[in-house]
Amino acid sequence: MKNTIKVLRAEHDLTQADLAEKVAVSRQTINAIEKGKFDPSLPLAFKISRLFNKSIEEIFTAEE
Amino acid sequence: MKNTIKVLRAEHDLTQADLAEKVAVSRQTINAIEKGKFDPSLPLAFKISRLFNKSIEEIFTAEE
DNA sequence: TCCTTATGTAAATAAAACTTTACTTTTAGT
DNA sequence: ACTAAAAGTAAAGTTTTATTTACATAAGGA
Repeated sequence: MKNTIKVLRAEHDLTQADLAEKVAVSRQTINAIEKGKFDPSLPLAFKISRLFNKSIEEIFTAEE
Repeated sequence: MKNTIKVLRAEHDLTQADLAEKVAVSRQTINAIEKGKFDPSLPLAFKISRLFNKSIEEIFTAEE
């Protein structure tokens, strides 16, 4: 499961801490997701996708 | 987090056990998700949505 | 260089997702 | 009514996601 969060953050000029706050998780959680350490929960994926006005499929891709 | 899995299953004539097998989880997991006991992981949500040829947003909705 | 902000990482813990086993209830067919 | 299949449920245990604290590194500006 890959994602484009880092790019979306850059486009919106948000730090990991900014994004973490907006979706109500810890900064380390955002970092871990970006680094591919684990996948977000479905509710968290929804929060992130709504924040960036993208569909979940546009942000996350199941690398088969 | 609500979902329309029960309806989609009916449309595709699949039992909970059938669906569980297709997405490689236990029947109880499908049951629990349908009953709203917990949300699927993001990878599982992807598997289900691809099986039914729907977007994740079409199947799952964050009830506020 | 010094200081600050952002990012990366790690260990311990907590919480949520999922499994396994097993039993009960519902539903539908004959 | 009887039977079989499907659905519901529950407890105990494992795995994965997320938190907290804490420290280390990278990058840039003053």
